[in-house]
Amino acid sequence: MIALLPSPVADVGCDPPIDSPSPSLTCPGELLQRLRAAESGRLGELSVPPLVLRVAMGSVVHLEGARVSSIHVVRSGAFKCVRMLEDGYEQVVSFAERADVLGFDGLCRGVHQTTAVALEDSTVYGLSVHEVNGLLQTSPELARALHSAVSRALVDAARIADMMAAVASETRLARFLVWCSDRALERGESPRRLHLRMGRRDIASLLGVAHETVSRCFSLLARDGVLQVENRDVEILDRAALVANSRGTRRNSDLAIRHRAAAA
Amino acid sequence: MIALLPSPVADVGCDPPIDSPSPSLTCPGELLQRLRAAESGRLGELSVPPLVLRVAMGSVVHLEGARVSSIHVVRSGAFKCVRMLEDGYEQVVSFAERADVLGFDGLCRGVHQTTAVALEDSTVYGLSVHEVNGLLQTSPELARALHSAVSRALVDAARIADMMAAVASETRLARFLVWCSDRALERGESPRRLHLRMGRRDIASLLGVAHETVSRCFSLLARDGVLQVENRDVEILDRAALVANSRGTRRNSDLAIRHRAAAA
DNA sequence: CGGCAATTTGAGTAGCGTCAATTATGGTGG
DNA sequence: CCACCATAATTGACGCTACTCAAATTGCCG
Repeated sequence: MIALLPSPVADVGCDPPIDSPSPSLTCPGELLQRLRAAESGRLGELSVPPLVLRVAMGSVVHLEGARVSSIHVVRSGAFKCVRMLEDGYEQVVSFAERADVLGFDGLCRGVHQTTAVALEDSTVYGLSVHEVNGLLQTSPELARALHSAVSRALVDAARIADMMAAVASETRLARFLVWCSDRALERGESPRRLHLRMGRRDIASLLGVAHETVSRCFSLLARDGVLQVENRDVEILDRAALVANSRGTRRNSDLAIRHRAAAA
Repeated sequence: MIALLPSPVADVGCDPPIDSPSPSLTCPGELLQRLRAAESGRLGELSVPPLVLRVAMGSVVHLEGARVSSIHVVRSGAFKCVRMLEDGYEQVVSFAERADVLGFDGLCRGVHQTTAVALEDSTVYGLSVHEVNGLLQTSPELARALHSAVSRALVDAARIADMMAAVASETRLARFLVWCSDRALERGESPRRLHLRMGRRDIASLLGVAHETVSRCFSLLARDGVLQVENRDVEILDRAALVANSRGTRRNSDLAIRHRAAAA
């Protein structure tokens, strides 16, 4: 399932040439950049080069219920994190792409809470929990970078909640696509031409709807000229219309325009 | 809105006497325990006692969109984290109680992604981001404790996704109550007698249903003898039945009993 | 080329959201 | 202490959306 590379191997293919030299600001993929640098010989504060693992499409990086021995950072490719519900339904909890952290949610109980499945052939950095604890002391910058990445996971969780909270399923899909577009932009890719790595079922699971409904919504948005859909390749033709669709419609009485004067 | 305490003030009331001496294992509220110890004089690795803030019910600890100057750890009381959607709907993203971390999701962009509102009179520890970065180097244990707490937030996010993903709203409420029960148990309280700190609207928002539906589901579960409901005080009369209700019902064809043989 | 899975489309029904009205609760001031 | 108001919570009725079951089509990999 998981092929282990010697480590500082000059690994080829698999990742597009998007190693943009973004300045030493703070956020986007600083953690990944540092790991890449270390991999290329510039070790920085790291004592040893990071471990690189190759993960074939459909195989898993870690399994729900397994003891947490290490966490991972996506180096290339894409993953879905799923939870098996009691009735056997596979609930998709998040999607992870380059620079995202996998397995951090297992730290609090020492057991992985999700299963991370590769949606395509991918590579990840493996960091043992022991390494993590040590690294954070020796390298404040690395610590900040890791915190930033974990923070991003929390933000994504909140946005996913927003998606699932929408009343109309068309709204949910629109929000999902806007989210995908935003992420593509952050990643330096086109925010208009999206290549979805996950199937309709996975999208449906994330959004909390039936996969037929996802399919129907794609068709509707395409018929209205908002999208051009060809299987997993989606082009956003009319972003304004898509955003309009992403704006939810909740009843007036549930709105929060209710300002309570706080006592002084 | 926010009253600032001198700091190592012997603060009274507000928090129940649940300072159980759980051994130095790893998980549940280690971060909080360390902060409490520091507050009581036993500074440990901290150079100064932690800052304690008092937050009145209905007021906020941090506001969505504001720059992140510090994060907070709930010392007593309860909070909801909300996001304002474009249409003015207030989406509840999570509930936080004692030992939970607030504001960590803002680190990656430097701007708070949620608004944290106190559901009752509460107190929190305030940690400036500067402090956080420094502390983690000087104290590995504190770092681990923080990571554990953040990890728990990710786990909660996944469970919330599970709740929202359920088809039937009765199932969603059942899952929510099981979750509340689990948390109460972790906290050392009774898993049967729950005192919900949030209103029906907030529950409805978290579950992605109308608040009338929440009310109806409470009534149904009460009529079936599963619960005894008196406003925000809920007693679980038949946990087995509640768990049975929490088991979702998805169509067979969407189940994930589909094992693809991975190439070797 | 054949088979399996993914996707799409259709039809019927159940369940939930919306609107609306009533009751309960808690806090404030007279 | 009680009356009063605002908000929260409950219950009812109705329409519409999305889930379910079902079948056809496409796409993909061996």
